[in-house]
Amino acid sequence: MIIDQLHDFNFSFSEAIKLQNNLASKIIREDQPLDVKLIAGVDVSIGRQGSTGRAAVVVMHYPSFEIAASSVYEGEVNIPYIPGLLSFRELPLIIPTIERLNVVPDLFIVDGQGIAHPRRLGIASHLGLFTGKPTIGCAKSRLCGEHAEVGMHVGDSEFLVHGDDVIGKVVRTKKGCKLIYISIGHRISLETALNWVLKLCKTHRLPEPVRQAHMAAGRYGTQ
DNA sequence: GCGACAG
DNA sequence: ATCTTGTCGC
Repeated sequence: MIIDQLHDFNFSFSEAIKLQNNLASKIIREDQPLDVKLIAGVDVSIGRQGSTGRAAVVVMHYPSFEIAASSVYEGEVNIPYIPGLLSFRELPLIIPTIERLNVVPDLFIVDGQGIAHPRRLGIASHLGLFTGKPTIGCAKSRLCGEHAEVGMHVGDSEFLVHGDDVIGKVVRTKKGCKLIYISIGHRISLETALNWVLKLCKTHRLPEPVRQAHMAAGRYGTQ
């Protein structure tokens, strides 16, 4: 399985890229039959020394926004941060966190890119292949791609384009705040992904489940 | 060769 | 991501 490839991964730059290209071809970019009642936000914090980390997943009921479940998991981080290879660093912490939840989320929103990635396999997409569930990539900054200037009003957005591909949407979810980068993770369309994010960003810049997960992950190693 | 570069 | 205080604006 994919999880073995990841766990026993003898870190090699070229092998990692081959694996990503392989997995990227399995990503489904269209909507799947989907009845969303439980939405999960996923985030990871890294310790000062950079050798340990804490993953957090917070699951909320929709549309009540009540917290249905949450889970945190701490462990060693063996791979350094390398732009484009984030999933190899964080998924080993995220997977166990999700396995410890007492509910099964219908939709995952991950703090990072989906297909808005050089090889179309950001961490949200990679996670989608693990869970088999619909996932959305919601990043706070750009990894690749270009876009027109985005208006200053809430809801204003522009397509994120890389080469000949539309890889995501850049959107202003809060007045005068930085943009966020939305992309397909897996088993969902870009339009649907953006709609969900907008519905979950009523009060803050980031989708509520992701914001909650970010707070739950806290600042690891600082306490 | 040089710059860019999720978290 | 993390290191860090106060401060300006919605």
